[in-house]
Amino acid sequence: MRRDVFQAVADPTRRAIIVLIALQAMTPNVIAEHFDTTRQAVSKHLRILTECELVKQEHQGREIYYSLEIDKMKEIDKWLEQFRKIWENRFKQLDNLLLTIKKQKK
Amino acid sequence: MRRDVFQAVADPTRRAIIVLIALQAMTPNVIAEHFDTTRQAVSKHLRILTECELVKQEHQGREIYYSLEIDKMKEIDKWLEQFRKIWENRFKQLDNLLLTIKKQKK
DNA sequence: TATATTTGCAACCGATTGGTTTCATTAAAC
DNA sequence: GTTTAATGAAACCAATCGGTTGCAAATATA
Repeated sequence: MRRDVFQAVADPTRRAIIVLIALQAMTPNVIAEHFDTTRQAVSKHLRILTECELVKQEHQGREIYYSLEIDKMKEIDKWLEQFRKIWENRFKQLDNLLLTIKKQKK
Repeated sequence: MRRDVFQAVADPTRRAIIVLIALQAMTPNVIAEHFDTTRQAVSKHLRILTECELVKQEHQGREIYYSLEIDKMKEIDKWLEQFRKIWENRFKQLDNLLLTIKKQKK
């Protein structure tokens, strides 16, 4: 199954999991407590997140701590870059327009 | 059907359409020429993109020009913001570490 | 007016999704 | 050694997805 970051963040529960473990590693049980689903459903989400390398595991006895692979999030940021250029440009153009109007008023 | 921006960009074809019409408005027919699918499939993608307000239409005779609603893309950027803070922080910490090592060598 | 072009929509289809329940495995606790 | 806890995997299910074909509506063109 071909997975990518964009598909991973498409699901709202998965996005919530990502936010949840962004700052602190957590076990599947603890993560599941935050949601209105079964532990197994969360486990499946974690598998998907693992498959596209968005999270990493750290085994500790019979517990597994999941934490965010923050670098992978940059892939989304990288794709957004091209649009950021566009909207920053538009903002500049708007800014110049307002400046021109201001000057004309004087 | 509840749709959001994240679901919209989950599909690779939809991402390609977004990039395609980001700088220049296009009709469904012209857009479809760029892909290896039927015009109707592209039309469905455009409907989804319209539903979550990622694109806008401009009717011109029997043709409809689709263009990107760039502001909607900022929603993704906004969500990424929280992670950008994390990775910039990590970068700073790494930078400080390297600086400390450098000083110790002197 | 008759015809051609551009488009959206409905019906259908196989694959995938997100969820469930059940079960197996492993490690800790008794 | 037996029991309990934490976890992943498998089998199943209804809903959704992305695609197709066929058709209807609207506009341009002859």
